[in-house]
Order: sequence, then structure tokens, then C-alpha cells
Amino acid sequence: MPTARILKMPLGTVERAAATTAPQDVLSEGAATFDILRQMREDILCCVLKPDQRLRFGDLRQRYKTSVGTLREALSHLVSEGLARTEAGRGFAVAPISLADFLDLSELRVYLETRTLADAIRHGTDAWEAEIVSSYFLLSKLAPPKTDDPVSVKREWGKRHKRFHDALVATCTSPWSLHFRSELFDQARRYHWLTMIHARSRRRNEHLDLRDAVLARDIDASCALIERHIRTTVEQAASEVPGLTMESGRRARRTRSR
Amino acid sequence: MPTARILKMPLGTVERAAATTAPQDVLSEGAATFDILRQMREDILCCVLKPDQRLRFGDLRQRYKTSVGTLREALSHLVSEGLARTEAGRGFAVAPISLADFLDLSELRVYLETRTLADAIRHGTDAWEAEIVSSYFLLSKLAPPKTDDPVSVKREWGKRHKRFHDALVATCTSPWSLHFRSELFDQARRYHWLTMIHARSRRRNEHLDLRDAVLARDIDASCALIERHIRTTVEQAASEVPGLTMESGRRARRTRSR
DNA sequence: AGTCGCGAAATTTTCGAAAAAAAGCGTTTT
DNA sequence: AAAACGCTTTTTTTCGAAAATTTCGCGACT
Repeated sequence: MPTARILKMPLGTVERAAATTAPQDVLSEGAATFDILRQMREDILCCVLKPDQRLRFGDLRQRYKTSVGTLREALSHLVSEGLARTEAGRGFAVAPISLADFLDLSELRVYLETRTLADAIRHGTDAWEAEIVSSYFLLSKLAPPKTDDPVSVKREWGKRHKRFHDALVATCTSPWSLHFRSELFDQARRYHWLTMIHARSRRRNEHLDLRDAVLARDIDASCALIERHIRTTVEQAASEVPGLTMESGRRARRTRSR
Repeated sequence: MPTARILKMPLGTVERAAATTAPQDVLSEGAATFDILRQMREDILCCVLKPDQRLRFGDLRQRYKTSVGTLREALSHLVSEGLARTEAGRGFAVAPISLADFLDLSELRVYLETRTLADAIRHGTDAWEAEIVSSYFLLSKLAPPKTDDPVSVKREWGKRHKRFHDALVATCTSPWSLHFRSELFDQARRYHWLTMIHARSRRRNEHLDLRDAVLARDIDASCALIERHIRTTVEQAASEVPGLTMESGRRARRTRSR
């Protein structure tokens, strides 16, 4: 069973806490390419590289201090993950965002998050609970970042946020579900930064409620909470950030027409 | 079964716009890298490159007549698709197969196939029906390949089989669902060749039944058919091909110890 | 016997330059 | 004025060799 490995994993490691046993998440941890890939992924997720932004090799080479080949391989991965696009002969660009896309992926997310969470609760262990407690604690020590917070703060919060959510579903027995869940979670992260900019009073204790429901092994309550967690964010985005989310569609068309 | 509830669940409300742009299926059709990628994918899907087989650059370079960089990029993609694995410094290998994996991915497939099919039927058009008729016709002209059929025959049948199934869900309005469905469909293809080897009398008209149910716009019947289509194959594999499906686990270990 | 170490061979990873393709631009043509 | 052409510049794509790493084989040591 793949879960066995998760359980043995030391809980202190901040980096790759969970989801490592999924079918193909692991590229090759030690390689330099992997570092570049991770950096670029973070930059896209945190919107340092903005949607629809063109990714020229000249710039990238300078930014990441590496060769074209390595970059190309990393970009290739990002395309597969849906974080970048490429057209023959026209290089790469950050994947666009749109309200339609956010709605679509959130809909699937609800299914995958509830499915994996329910299964994880059924197969929960002590180590699983411990990692949930631990990762929640780390998350709670950081306030959700505001618009003008430096990127490093956003990055760190994003990391802890992901770690917490990964911890919740870590004991799910379906590697494929976990894999797709993780991919969609990352996709959603891009939209989160946009909604946060406009979010006035942050709804407070959703993560705490979630943690407690999960630790109480209450499947129905947990799934209901995570479903609302996702749906609330979508609705917020749909109503509060219409300008930004629609903007990318225009920009995408402009790029193509030129 | 939870699937009954799933069938009635309508998809998100506002996905019309998203229907046109798939998330990331298209790499870059014109490029040479894309050709190599497609060739390698086919070779893995048809088990010309066998599960757990190591993919050395020397051999690959000769086989596909291309450079290391290009190969690396293609392999990189295959890893993302879950058709290959890689470990830092140890190169690439074809992804292993196992009964557990087949069971897991089939379970998710049932959900994604029924979800996309139901939505596609709701949004069906004349062109959609025409392509279903056409692709079914092409599929029906070829008998399902036997064990000793040449690879080219298997390849062609596989191509038509995929085209038919793609046609069924073509008008689904959820790009993400379509994307994941397609990925899992390809994964399942690898297992199909193994089960076919042992399948005695091929159950005949499943595709025809499916076609007619879909054209009649009967969502419940269509979904029930495709669900059984998937489940039957899994059960067949589980009971009839225990030796083969279990073998890969051993082989994987052997490769590593070597 | 087992294993530890060390050099040789095989293999992977990284790199930047050459080739190919696209974009930009000014001039000419309709 | 808009389209068409040919030129230069920019950017992408492809390639194979150099560097780094792992694997293998063999002899010495515990």
C-alpha cells in the first residue's frame, strides 16, 4: 500500500509533506531542472508571472540563471500541468485565467476534495491526525496575506495553506484522485490571490472548523465544510472581482491577433 | 451506488465560454517535439514499450532519430501524463502497471465518463451526432484486435476506439473534466491490451448500444452502459489476468535491485 | 564469505551555439 | 490608404558535445 510510506514520513519536513505517492507527481527531486520547475511554478501560482504573460527565453534565462534546454524542460512540465501554454514556433506563455475556467475547475474540485477527504477520514491514523494538528498550527500563526504584503509572505502562507490541505487528505487511498485534486488545488491558488485583494473581512475560522470536523471523523460535516469553503471563494470571485477576471480574456485575444 | 446521484447533478451554471478552450491538451502541433511525443505515447499505450522498461537515451535516440534534448522534453511530458517515471540521475522508465492502479483509475473513470457524457448529451448538436455516427462506423469496420495481430492493426483500432469515445463526450462543456477524462482513458488503454489477450469471446455490441443510447439522448441509459463498459473490463482483468497484472510489481523491484 | 573501496565504463544531465522560424520595419505597389 | 514584398532583427527550436553522476567490475581487507 502506498499509504504506508506516507505514514513513515517524518512530520517535520515542511517541503513535500503529502501527495508524494501519487502516480506521477514526483519528477526527480534532486535535479536542477526540478528546482527551476518548482521556482517557476511558485512564480506563476503567486502571480509574479502574470496570466498571459509571454515567457521569452532571453528573460527567463537571466531570471533563473540556467540554460535554454533546462528551461524548456521545466516549461514543458508547466504546460502539462496547465500553468502555461505553448504554440508551435511562438514560444511559451503563462496560462490565462477566466471566470469560466475558475467556475469549471471549482466544480470538479468540490467532487475531488470531498471524495478524497471522505476516504482519508475513513483511513485516518494517528500520524495523519498529528500532521493535521501540526500543519494547522503553522498555518494559524500566519495571518492571511493582504494585497500589499511582500511576495515572500504570500509565498510562505501559500505553502502552509497547501500543506494543511494536503495533510487533510493524506491518507486517502486513491492515488489518482489525490493527483488530480492536487493539480486543481494549485490551479485554484492562482485565483485566490486575486480574490484576496478584494476580500474585505476575511471569513475567520473556516480552517479551524474544518480541522475539528476532520479530527472528529465526521465525514458529512467535513465534506460540507470543504464544499462551502470552495463555493464561497468562487462566488466571492464572481461577484467581487469581475473586472480582473474578465480582463485576461481580452488580453489573450490581443496576444493571438497580433 | 453513488453514481445514480451523480448523474442527476447538473454541472456548473456558467460554462458556455469555457467550452471552446481546453486547458492544456494541445501542446504545439507543428513542432518536431510533438511528433516524438506522440510516437512515444503510442508506443507506450500499445505496450511496444513495456511497463517498467527502462528508457535509455542511447536506444531512444536511435529509435526515434532525434537528439537528447528533444527526447528529454517529450519524456518530460510523458512523466506528467503518468506514462513514464523518472528518478534524479537514473533516467526514465515506462510507468509500471498494477491491478491496484487499474482499479483505482477505473473508479475515477466511471465518474468522469458519466459526468462528461451526461453533459455532452445535454449540449449535443447535429455535428456532434454526425461525428458519433461517423466514428462508430469507422470503428465497426475493424474487428477488435487479437493477440497475434500486428502492432499496426492494434494501433489503428486503438485510434478509432479513442476517436469514438472522444466523439461521445465532445460537446461536454467542462474542459477540466474532459482533460482528466482523456488522461484516464489513455491510461486505461494500456490495460486493455493485456485483457484482450485473454478475452475469449469478445462481448459484442457494447459500442453499438452505447451509440444508440447516446443518439437517443437517453442520459441514464447511456451512463449505465458506459459504467458497465468500464466495470466489466476491470472485473475481467482482475479475474483473468492475475499473473500479468501482478508481475509488474516484481519486475519493478528487480529493476531497482539490479 | 561478505563488504568495502577505487578506477573504468556507461548513462544521464546540463549547456550554449548553430539552424530555423517568426516578428518587425521600411519601401514599393495597387 | 491598404496590401505586398523583401530585408533585418529578434526569438524559438534543435542539436550534439562537455560535465556530472551513477553503475559496474575487480581486488583487497575484515
